[in-house]
Amino acid sequence: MRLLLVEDDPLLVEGLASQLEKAGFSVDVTGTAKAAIILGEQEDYRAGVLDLGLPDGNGLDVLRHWRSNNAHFPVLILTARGDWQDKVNGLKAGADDYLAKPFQAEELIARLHAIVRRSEGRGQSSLRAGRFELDENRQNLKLPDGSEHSLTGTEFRLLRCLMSRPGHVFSKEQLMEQLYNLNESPSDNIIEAYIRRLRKLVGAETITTRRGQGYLFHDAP
Amino acid sequence: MRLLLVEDDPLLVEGLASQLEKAGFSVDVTGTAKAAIILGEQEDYRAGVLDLGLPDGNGLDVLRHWRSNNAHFPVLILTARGDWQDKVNGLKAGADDYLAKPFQAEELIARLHAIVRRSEGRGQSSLRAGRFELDENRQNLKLPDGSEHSLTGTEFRLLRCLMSRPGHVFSKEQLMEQLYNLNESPSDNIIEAYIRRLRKLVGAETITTRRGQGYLFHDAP
DNA sequence: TACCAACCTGAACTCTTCCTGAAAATAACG
DNA sequence: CGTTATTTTCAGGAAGAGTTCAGGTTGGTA
Repeated sequence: MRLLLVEDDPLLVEGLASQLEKAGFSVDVTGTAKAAIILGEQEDYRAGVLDLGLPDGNGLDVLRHWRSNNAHFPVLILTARGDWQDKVNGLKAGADDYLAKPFQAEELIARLHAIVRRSEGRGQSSLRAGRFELDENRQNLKLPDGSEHSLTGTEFRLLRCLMSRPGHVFSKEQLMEQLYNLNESPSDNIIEAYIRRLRKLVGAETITTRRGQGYLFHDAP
Repeated sequence: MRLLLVEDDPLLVEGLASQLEKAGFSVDVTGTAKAAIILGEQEDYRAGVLDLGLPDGNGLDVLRHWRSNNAHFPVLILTARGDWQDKVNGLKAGADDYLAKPFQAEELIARLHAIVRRSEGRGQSSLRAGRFELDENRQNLKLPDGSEHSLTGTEFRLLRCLMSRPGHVFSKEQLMEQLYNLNESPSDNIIEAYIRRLRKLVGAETITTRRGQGYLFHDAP
């Protein structure tokens, strides 16, 4: 699940990015408004975190650019402590949530999960497809026989992508885009390797290959 | 990724085409509305760039022709600087994005990528002919008995062509042009071979041979 | 009716894509 | 710093899709 973090404080970014990645996001970071605008329009993000104080412009302008150019992923804005005005203006400009600095990374992550869920039109923090249930908080999978199995980071992200739209065919390129940020680019055989591991878990019949097109997770039990 | 560039200013075309090709598109260029209409309907583009001011007609008419003839690739229109009316009319006529001249090639490319991705993710176009229904996203075919059958890439492209105009006779040469680009040129017996496979799927009576002229997909149930 | 061209048909062949098991690289952890 | 878990790559093989071929049918035409 790709996320764009717009923040110019390198100290803050360092810790935050790694925590977000641990939480299952693949994160792109930029510290300038200009780059943020371009990335937001060009890449396929599931969420954004936007600091309002940027060296080359106001974060709200970035948000307005996105909103007027069909970049509709949900956005959480970071405001200075208790700055009411920023908060109101942000929500007016189309933000989905806000968080005042300083904050705990856990809270940011929880709120991000919430706005992503809302934007995808579901209220629960678990994803169901067929007779499987994926717990987004604990990164584990409940199998039809009732047992639970914890997943590694990459296993989880791939499975979440597939289970988010059961029956839909995802090309290897699409999956690569969701799993890795702009800095990482492993060979796309990695998808095949992980598909194999997931099949060992959920059964080979649950994930089908459409040769030359991609993979799909089956809906029907 | 094939792209159709409809622009009559040779100066602009020259630079633009090479940049688009550098960005991974294989570009066809035309400067007339008439040719644009034909190309858009016959070739299999993933996206189009359409200048509204053409010597022999209005770009919007081109767009309407495409949309009413099953040419559903996403289209970005180029408008004169800040011309509101053009922009609104364009979006009404079915355009997916617009860009005001003058513009940076980078921005055009970024927007093209965006509309291509959007069209691949969410376009829910399905093509009906007779009692058959072709799902353009999943590349599969719903048969009259309700069952679904997934198609290979070539089967799908050929069937989409035939079903896009039921009752219309397509010559083998036309079909070859649709399926293959200028670099590939298999023997045209390949059409016969694929027609046979499709007939096994939809029934021999659904696709008729017009000896010396071509093939047609029957409309009536 | 005899011939030719267009078309049909089944199977063989080639090439790409995908699968698979394991090993190498990298990151996380104590 | 060594140990373990995880990610990534590699190479061989299997399966599937794309293409060609050879021989059989059909319909038009002289």
